[in-house]
Amino acid sequence: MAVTKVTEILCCPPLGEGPLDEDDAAELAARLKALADPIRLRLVSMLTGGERTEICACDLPELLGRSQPTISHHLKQLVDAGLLDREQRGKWAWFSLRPGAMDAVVSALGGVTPEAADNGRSPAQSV
Amino acid sequence: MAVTKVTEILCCPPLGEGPLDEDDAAELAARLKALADPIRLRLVSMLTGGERTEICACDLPELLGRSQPTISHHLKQLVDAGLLDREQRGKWAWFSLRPGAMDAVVSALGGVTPEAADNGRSPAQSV
DNA sequence: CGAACACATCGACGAATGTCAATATGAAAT
DNA sequence: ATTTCATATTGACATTCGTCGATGTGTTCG
Repeated sequence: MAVTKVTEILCCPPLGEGPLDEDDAAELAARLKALADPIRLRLVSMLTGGERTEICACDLPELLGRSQPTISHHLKQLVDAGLLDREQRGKWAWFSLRPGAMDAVVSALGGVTPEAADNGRSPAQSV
Repeated sequence: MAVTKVTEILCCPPLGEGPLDEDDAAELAARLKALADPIRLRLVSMLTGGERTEICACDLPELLGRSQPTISHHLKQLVDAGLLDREQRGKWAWFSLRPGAMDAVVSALGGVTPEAADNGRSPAQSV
C-alpha cells in the first residue's frame, strides 16, 4: 500500500523558513499527497464546514459515486496520513477530522488558521 | 503529460465553506498534486524564505541531486500549476514564485496568510 | 448457532508518476 | 556559420495510484 504514516501533528518547519531538507520535504509531501485527490478533498470538505463533525462510511459510496472498496481505500489514506480519526460504533465506522491536522498542513505551507489569526481580537467569523 | 493547467489565482471556495463539488475538488487537487512531491516542495521552499526571490535552473540539479531532465520536468509541473513564473534571461531560465499563488492554496485549505492576518481586518482578496 | 449487514483486504487492471539517457531546441560566443 | 552551453522534449522503465469485483473479518440480530 505504501502510504507513509504521519504521526506528528506538526510535521515540518513552515515553508517561509527557508529550504526544506529532504526528510521534512518528504513528510510534508506525504500529507499533501493524502489531500491531493478529488475524492479525498471532498471527504475532508464535508467535515470542515462546521455543519457535520463526523460522517458515517455507510453514506459515502452514494454521496461520492465510488464503490465501497474505493471509499474504504481513500478513508484509510486519510487516517494513515493523520488527517482523520476513525471510530467504530456498532457496525458502522465514523470518521472525523483529527484536531489540528489541517492547521498543521496550513501552517507548514506558511499560512495561519483564521482562529489563530483572530486570537488577538476582532471575531468577525461565523458560519 | 496530463498536467491539468490551473489558470485562476483563487481556484476554489475555501474548505471551510462546506463540501466541494466535483470540479472545485479536481482543481484544488491539481494544485496540491503539484506541491505534493519532495523535490517540488524543496524547490518552492527555496523561494518562500525571503532570501531568494528567484532561482536559476542551472543550479538545481546539483542542489537537489536530480538529473537536468528531471529538474526540468518538475519545474514545468510547478509552472503549469500556476505556482511558479518562468523568465528566460540569456541562456538561463529563472524561476520565481507567482505572486499570490501559495496564498491561494493556503486559503483554499481554510488558512490565511500571516500578512493578511496582520493586516488588521480587510480580507485582502481578489482575482 | 446462522443469517444479514458494514467495512476492510486482496487481486487485478489501466493510467499516471518520477526518473534518467539520448536527443532536440534555442541562445550566446567564437 | 560553427561551436558551445543551458534547457526542453522524447522514449523507456519501474513504481505508484485509483478503481472495482471478489472475498475476508467482524458486528448485530433472530
